[in-house]
Amino acid sequence: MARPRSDDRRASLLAAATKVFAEHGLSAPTSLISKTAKVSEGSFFTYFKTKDELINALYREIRLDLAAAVMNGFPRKANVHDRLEHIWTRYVSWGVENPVARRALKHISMSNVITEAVRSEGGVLFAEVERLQLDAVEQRKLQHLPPLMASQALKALAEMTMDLIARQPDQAEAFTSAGFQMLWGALTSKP
Amino acid sequence: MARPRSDDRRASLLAAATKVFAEHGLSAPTSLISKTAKVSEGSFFTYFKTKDELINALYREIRLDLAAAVMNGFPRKANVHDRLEHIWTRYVSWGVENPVARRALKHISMSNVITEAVRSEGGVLFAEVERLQLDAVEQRKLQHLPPLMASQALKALAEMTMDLIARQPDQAEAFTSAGFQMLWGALTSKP
Amino acid sequence: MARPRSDDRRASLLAAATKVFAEHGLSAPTSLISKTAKVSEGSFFTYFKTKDELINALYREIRLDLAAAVMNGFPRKANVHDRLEHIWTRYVSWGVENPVARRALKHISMSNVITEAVRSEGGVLFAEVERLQLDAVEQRKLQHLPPLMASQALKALAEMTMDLIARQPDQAEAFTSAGFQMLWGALTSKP
Amino acid sequence: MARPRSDDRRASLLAAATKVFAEHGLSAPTSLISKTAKVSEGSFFTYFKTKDELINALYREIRLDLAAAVMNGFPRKANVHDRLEHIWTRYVSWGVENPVARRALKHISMSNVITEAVRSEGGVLFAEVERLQLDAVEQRKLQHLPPLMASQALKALAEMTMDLIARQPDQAEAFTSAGFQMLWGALTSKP
DNA sequence: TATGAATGAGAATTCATTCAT
DNA sequence: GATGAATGAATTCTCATTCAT
Repeated sequence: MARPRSDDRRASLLAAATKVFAEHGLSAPTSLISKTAKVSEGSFFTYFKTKDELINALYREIRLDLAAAVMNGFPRKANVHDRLEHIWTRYVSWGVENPVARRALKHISMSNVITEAVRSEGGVLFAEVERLQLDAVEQRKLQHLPPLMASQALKALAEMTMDLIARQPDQAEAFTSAGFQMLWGALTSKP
Repeated sequence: MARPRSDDRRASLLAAATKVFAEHGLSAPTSLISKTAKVSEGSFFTYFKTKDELINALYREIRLDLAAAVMNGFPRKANVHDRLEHIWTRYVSWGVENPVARRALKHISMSNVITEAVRSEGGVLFAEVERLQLDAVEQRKLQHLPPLMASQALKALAEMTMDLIARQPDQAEAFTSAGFQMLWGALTSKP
Repeated sequence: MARPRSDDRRASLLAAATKVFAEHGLSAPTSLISKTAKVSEGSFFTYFKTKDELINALYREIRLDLAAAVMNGFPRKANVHDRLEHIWTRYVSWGVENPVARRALKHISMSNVITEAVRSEGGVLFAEVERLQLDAVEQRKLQHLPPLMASQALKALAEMTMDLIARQPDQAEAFTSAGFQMLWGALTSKP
Repeated sequence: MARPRSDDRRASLLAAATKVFAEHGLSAPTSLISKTAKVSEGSFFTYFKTKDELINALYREIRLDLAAAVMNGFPRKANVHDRLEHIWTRYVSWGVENPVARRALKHISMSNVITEAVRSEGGVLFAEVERLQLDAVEQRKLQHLPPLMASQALKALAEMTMDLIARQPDQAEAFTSAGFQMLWGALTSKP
């Protein structure tokens, strides 16, 4: 009797891949992933036609998880500062709580295996920040900066902050608030 | 008396590796590197005992090149703003002019093959910024921030700026100056 | 549920290795072995993790086969002469009938790849002769000789006999009986 | 800086090859031989056109050395027993004093690289024993045994004796004389 | 002639993917 | 569907031999 494809097994493979890619990079063998997931080597390929397909699925999944973590409870009506702070805090927290997923995502992002379709689809998160940038500039709350620059700066400074916290976990709060202060300064200071 | 080992060939292998790693990541085959360098597969191993040794050598080389580009002509006596701006400009320029080396360096930095000895030895560049941070804080030119944070922010914002320039090369100057403005704002704004 | 690992294939690889090593020595490529066994190059390594592991397994196997051939039907209660003759005859017969295995075994014995554990484990065969030597000396049936010497002489003369038979197969019987006569003379003659 | 004369270099290569083959077998790289001989890799091939040629030369050399050691001072007029004993003693002594050469010779003898011409040419040594066997049988000093058998038995028992001495060097004399006693017993005992 | 770099055909493994059970 | 053996192309590295210096 054909057992239904189990969502568990698929999830288990994705979780294993996250761990394995984080540790060994994308060149880690699929057999290590299936072993980590306690699934046979063959089963891997009933859930993902190829290794690349798994990588794309994983990329999607991690980005969705991150977006959910950040946008959940987003105070759409609050002022620029608070909306930005919400995103900042959630983003950094997610990274601190999910270091393995973060590392896996980095590896995937650097590779050539993500199809353009998949890469663009996940922009939800930073799109919100870009919208925010536009609004804010109109309201003279933020400096006038080239488009994309605010969202990219947020990302860059957040990632930097996560890296520092990874090195000194006991300073997490200090880094997080200093980081946001820097971001705010970066976005508001006059030339 | 025998044919001397040629610096050209070695350099040619390093250049080829830069290109190949930038495009395919570190898992690219050594045979592709030797082919790109127009050298036999065997010759690769007369210049580098193992693939890992090549990667370490390449890492060193790129970091040295970057450090030279940035620190050359460093105005040691200038004020904080100008010293920082010097570093910023040189750093971003180097990245814009050497996109391939930059990408290769990223791949190498993310991998596990760099020996700790080699990794630590290259800190020269950002060590300068850290010193600068300390001095400046004392002089109340910069905000008081956790150590490392200034140098890491410089790096993060510079990399972000290079990425944006890579996407829109005609905006290079705008991005560069806006980027520095952001950095300065990040480092000086009051809480 | 998957295709079971086949004893046939394993045996086929061992048989192929015997032939190949006998002819080319241990430096023969594993690809030649898998080809001879009509198995893919990859399959070799599902049965033996490394070439060395195969060599150890083969060594074990041949020694077990030899010991079985020699000790099967051993007349434990017979007198010294008859027990010795039984071993002699069986040993030489085995060698004559298995020239390829004998040659492979020689190559393996001369190499450095046999782990000490494996090497010592196979002493069953000559241990019997050593026991026999001790008993017989006590009974004044054999001369007093340094320990090991009887078993080693048996081995040396038997191998010599096999070599001669290999050169002149039609003289097998003459060589075999002359050989045993020599062995008996060697062990019993007075100084 | 006096360059060594080329006979020296050739000899040095042969000596190095002896050591290297004894330890690693014939598959040892030529580069290891030239390094051991303190000679360049290229020079190897000015003295020996190929690796096989070196092996053949080495085989010849060791056999000549052995024959000289054994036949030097051979008491051509003495009786069978004494002539045999002379050969026995010299042969065993040579093996004990030249364990490395002996081991190299074993490796070479087992391989397929010795050309038939070279292999046959070295029979000098055992030819003498074969002649001795014939004479002695006529004189009813030795048993009638198939031709070759006496010389091969000498060789087999001598090699066995050398192996035992290698394991317990302090028993060298005991082994040597017990070994000869065995040989004499083997050749003279009645059926 | 001596040197050791250059070469390229292997060598032992590995690994994504397929397929028999 | 699940399993893990089977496959063979690809990978890193070695080595006998050649050749430029």
